[in-house]
Amino acid sequence: MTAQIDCKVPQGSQNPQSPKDRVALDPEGAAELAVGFKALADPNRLTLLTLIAAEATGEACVCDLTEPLGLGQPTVSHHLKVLVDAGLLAREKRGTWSYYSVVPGALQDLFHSLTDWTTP
Amino acid sequence: MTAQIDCKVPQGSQNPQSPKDRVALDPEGAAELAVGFKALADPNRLTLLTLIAAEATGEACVCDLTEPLGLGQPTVSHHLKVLVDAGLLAREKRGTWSYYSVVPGALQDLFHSLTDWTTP
DNA sequence: CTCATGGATTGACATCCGTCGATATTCCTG
DNA sequence: CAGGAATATCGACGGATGTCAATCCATGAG
Repeated sequence: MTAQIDCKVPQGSQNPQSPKDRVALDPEGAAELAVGFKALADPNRLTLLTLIAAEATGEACVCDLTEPLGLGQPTVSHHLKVLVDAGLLAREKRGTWSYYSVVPGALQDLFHSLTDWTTP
Repeated sequence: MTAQIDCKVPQGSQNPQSPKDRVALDPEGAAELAVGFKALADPNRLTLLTLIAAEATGEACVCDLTEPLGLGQPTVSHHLKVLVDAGLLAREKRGTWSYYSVVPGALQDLFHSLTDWTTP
């Protein structure tokens, strides 16, 4: 499946707070990062993000999103779950409705945790 | 397949250079963006990026990358092609070797073309 | 020219993923 | 409580994707 990698890890210090001691991403970190990017790797999910962000109130419920996407309700619900699981969206249930909103800074965090490696 | 979306496009101006007139990502833009993120949606490709970026010379050939990843040469070659097609890596062939390097700013561009929509 | 080496391509296979229909769950209303 | 509405979950199906073995292509050495 994902193939075990034995990365060279010089380990300048034991401090887990500073990831820069290592030469490259370790397999666990890579897998975790990939989860975030996987969530962005679908056109409909990207559209969902922008639709919610474009909402004046900052949030949207499923019924607002099915029509502009042209997808069924279960499919939209599934995509939203993927985005929530990735930490990019937040869900708040009020009454019968579920309101989704973009988690502030989540995209930036995801991005930086990659560029920290590619930009010394 | 990808389902046709009819996005509401108020079109403040006809200028295609300013994407902000539109309310949300159009299907073509979403698909194009998704290609970039799809390239990042695999742990081994993320590791490849960081391995190349960590190289002192800024570039690496395939033979340098197969061992730390624990993958076969065709598989690594395939992943590198995905990253090149997404515009994240550049390939330069010198003699028998192909040298891959990170395209400067490509990650930033990809990121911004999404946050432009999610951060007004 | 011949051979060896690094890399790309092809074909096959197993798995993952997006989508839908059907159903379950939760909550509001009367 | 009964009914309806919004959403989540489940099962299934087809297409996409990661991986490998085998092969092909190009280049440099002799």
